[in-house]
Amino acid sequence: MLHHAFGRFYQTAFAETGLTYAKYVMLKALVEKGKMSLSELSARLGVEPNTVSPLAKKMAGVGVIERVRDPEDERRIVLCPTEYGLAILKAADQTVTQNFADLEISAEDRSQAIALMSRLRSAVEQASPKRLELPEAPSAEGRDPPD
Amino acid sequence: MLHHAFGRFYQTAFAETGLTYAKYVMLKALVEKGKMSLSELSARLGVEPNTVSPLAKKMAGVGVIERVRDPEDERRIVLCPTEYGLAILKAADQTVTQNFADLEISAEDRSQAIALMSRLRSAVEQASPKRLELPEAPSAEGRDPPD
DNA sequence: ATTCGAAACTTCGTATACGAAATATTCTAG
DNA sequence: CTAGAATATTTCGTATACGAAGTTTCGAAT
Repeated sequence: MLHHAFGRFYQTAFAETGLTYAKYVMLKALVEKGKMSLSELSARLGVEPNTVSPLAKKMAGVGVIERVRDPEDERRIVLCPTEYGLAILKAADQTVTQNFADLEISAEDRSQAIALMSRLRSAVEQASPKRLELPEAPSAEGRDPPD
Repeated sequence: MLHHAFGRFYQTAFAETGLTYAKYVMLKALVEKGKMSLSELSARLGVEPNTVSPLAKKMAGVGVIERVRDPEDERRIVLCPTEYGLAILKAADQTVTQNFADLEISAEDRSQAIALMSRLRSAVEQASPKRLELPEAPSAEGRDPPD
């Protein structure tokens, strides 16, 4: 999976930081915007809040972000990069840029890939797939149970 | 994630079968080749055997494949689609074809996407990313532990 | 033949992600 | 002002994936 290949690629680069690819992306988005609520961040990244929630806790745990309830609205959790987080991200970005440069992927390929993926994604997300009608299932005669 | 968008797309189509996208792909590969050992299948799909192993068990559990030790070499597990599995796949493929047709993605886009992803993937997999040097970590003063 | 290494598979721990359901807080009708 | 809807986050269960470590089986070289 391309997905995991990228994960490994980044993982190698910043194993010691406690950051993973997903957390790196989160941190990057936070630094760009300064601070965001959990749901703002998840919307921006296009993942569900329940995915971001535990990651944000871990990131706060290692000190790259701060994580506090919004006094204006006690339902919200506000996420904000720390000094340390900024420093980490700066170093990480340098490494990533360097590593990508070594990668010999043209800028066109990169932007084409991104454009294509997002078109594919929105097409697939819009879709209302039809269900199939099931052929008759055989009995479980002597088979192991699923799981 | 495009990845998950596809997962949901297929999932909707064949929820009742106990198949998921990953299992559908496995079944499809198996039907194409007739039968394969676990490691042959995982190599073909480009995933690790330890990912395929539990999925194969579940698929055998619902009766879409057979899963037996190779008498020639007792280390090997041979996977082979059942009649039921063939029927399921046939129905699933029809639905998938239909759903894709509804999707309005041109054939060029599709093949371009595939080509691009595999180029990206092999570039990324070949790479030897450099590690970053870590800025000094702050103390854990009053923070929650990670996790 | 016995040992030693390689190969195939499984198990274990971890990391993303999701949907569904639970909880807490704020807002809104009446 | 209070009941109930809406919003924000968390928790829970499930599904892929991976790497590392363990088990069993096979093959090879002494």
